[in-house]
Amino acid sequence: MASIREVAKAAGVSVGSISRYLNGQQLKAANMQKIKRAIDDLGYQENIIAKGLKNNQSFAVGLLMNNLASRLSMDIVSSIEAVMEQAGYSILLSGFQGSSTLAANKVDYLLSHAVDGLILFEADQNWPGMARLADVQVPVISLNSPNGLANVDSILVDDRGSVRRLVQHLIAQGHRRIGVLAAPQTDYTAHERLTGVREAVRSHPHVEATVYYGDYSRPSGFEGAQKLIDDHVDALFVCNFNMALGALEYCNRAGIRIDQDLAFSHFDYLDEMSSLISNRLVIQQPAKEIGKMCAERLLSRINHQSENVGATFVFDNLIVGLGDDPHAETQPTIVTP
Amino acid sequence: MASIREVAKAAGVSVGSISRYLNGQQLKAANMQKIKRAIDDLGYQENIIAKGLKNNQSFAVGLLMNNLASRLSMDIVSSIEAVMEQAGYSILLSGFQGSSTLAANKVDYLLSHAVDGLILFEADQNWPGMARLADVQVPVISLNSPNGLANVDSILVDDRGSVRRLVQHLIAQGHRRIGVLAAPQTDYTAHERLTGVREAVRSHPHVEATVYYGDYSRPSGFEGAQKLIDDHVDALFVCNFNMALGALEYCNRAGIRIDQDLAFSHFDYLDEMSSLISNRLVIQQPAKEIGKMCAERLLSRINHQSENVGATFVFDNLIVGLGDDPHAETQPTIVTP
DNA sequence: CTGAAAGCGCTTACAG
DNA sequence: CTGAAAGCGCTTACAG
Repeated sequence: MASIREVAKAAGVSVGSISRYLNGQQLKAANMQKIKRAIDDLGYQENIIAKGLKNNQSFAVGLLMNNLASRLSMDIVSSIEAVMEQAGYSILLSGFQGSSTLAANKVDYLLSHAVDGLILFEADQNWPGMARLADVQVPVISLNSPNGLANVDSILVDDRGSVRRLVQHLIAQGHRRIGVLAAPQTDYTAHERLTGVREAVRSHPHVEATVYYGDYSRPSGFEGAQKLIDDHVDALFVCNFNMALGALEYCNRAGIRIDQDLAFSHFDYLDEMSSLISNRLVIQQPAKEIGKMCAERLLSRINHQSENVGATFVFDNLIVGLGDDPHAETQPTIVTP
Repeated sequence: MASIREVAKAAGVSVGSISRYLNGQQLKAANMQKIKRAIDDLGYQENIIAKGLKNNQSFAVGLLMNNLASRLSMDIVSSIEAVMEQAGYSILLSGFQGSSTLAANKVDYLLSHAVDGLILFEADQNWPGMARLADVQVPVISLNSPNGLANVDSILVDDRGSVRRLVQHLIAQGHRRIGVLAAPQTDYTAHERLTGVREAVRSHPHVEATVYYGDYSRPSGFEGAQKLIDDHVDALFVCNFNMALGALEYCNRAGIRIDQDLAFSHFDYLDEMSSLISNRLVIQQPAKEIGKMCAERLLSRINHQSENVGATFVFDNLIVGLGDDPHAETQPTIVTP
């Protein structure tokens, strides 16, 4: 790796001139020629790291994801990457797999890599070690988990409202015994979703919601579906894609026909199964839009062009099967701090 | 961000002592106490970037993926991340979405970020700009695409062999008209898979393979299945998961029963659909194993502990439905350069 | 054991 | 327009 100094020697000018050339300043034409030659000859490549040390910026942002191996994470990561790379930033990627300890460590880790900004996906503000985010000098955005710190923006999806709407629809269709496959209530999102169910059912005394708590795994979806169906529910709402797969597997094995024997509704990724089962209600998160907005917001904060630092942005889900327009513009509601 | 210098001042020692303390050297007990206090008081956090500038290492590796939004990519990324993070490295993630130009740019970009190693996923060695990899000072590993450069290791999967075995099985079952939904032959992997079909069919003059070329998209799978089935194939092999979903969708719409009317086989991700369709042959790539091995190999090369630099490692796929043991240890075959 | 100094690759006032 | 020098946060021979 040739350095700026070697280029300077080869071109017969000072290192300052090389730096200026590299940064687009005008030099004497003859010098520019010589420098260009030297750069080509030596195969010089700038060292963004060194540059960043001086400029106090690294052109990298930290992206800390709850579960790198999930479908949703993938969509989020790829949409964020697309925007950041356009802007000349790279992504420092980490996962914390649901462990709050790991999450805190990784925050430190990313910060020690001098990132210019930080995105947290599903990291709870109450976890030990998260309070230190208040002291972080770079912009921080919390995705899918609300964060009240003054320097942290939150980008959320109105899962509660979507679930409420979905369950209200089930009730309007005449369902009275609704089985719910819920995720561990320690997670913000899981709690919101179940709350949505409760809110929908509250005003209907004749409707009963039976809840089975799974653990995001497919077998727990299978088992939960079995339990709930044995319990004679006439509609099933599954809070998570993976568990929905398990539940479908059970229905399939048990010969239960979706829609005819049982109303079936769930979160996320209708798409992969659309060929195989129709007549479901599916809540789809605007993953791409969220990722895009998150990246753009981070960039604008990095460039000090943001208003309402600390604001919360709430997106709506799309419910497939309720006549929502899949091509509608998704605009978040903004709650300023 | 407090620097080492500020800590030194607060502790009343020299910066050298702080550095030594941070790196685990023994100092006079009293000094260690003072330093510890100063660090805690100031909330000092080391700057890995600056450290790396001096040490000529960044503790970051570049990961350049073909298509960040694919299921396979996700599995690869998350398994690589898990290993690298354990070793104290972070991942600089980029995607090139099938564009060879983008790929070349991103290689430059990652290198200018002074990565300690580079992993390329599905990047063809013949693309313009890829030859420069020969001059790269850090270890490089090419995943899912062979690379003959002396400093690049290749990690591959024997797709050709797996497809051959699968098609031979179809033939042994009595199928004579085999429809193949292939991907664009510009990709190494796509070509290998189709070659596997050809090799299997070659020695069976009475067997005919009809090929439809899709574009990885679901609609192209749908259309291809339609065309091939209209053409009276009695078995279908789909080279790609996404196209398989499209093909299944067609079968579903057209009332074609898998296994009874048509043998159905495809690449990747049996899992997601296992509840819904049985009796398929599915080729499953050992994504997790590949990712793990790739990360471990890169680490060992970074630490100069590798033998056979430039070697090629070939993994086997698992074919579900042929009695392969899903829990068998997957060990690659090594081809030394 | 520890301080002073040089240096990693770069940028940028400051003079000229 | 351009060179010499200081400095970003760190490490590490070199003396002591």
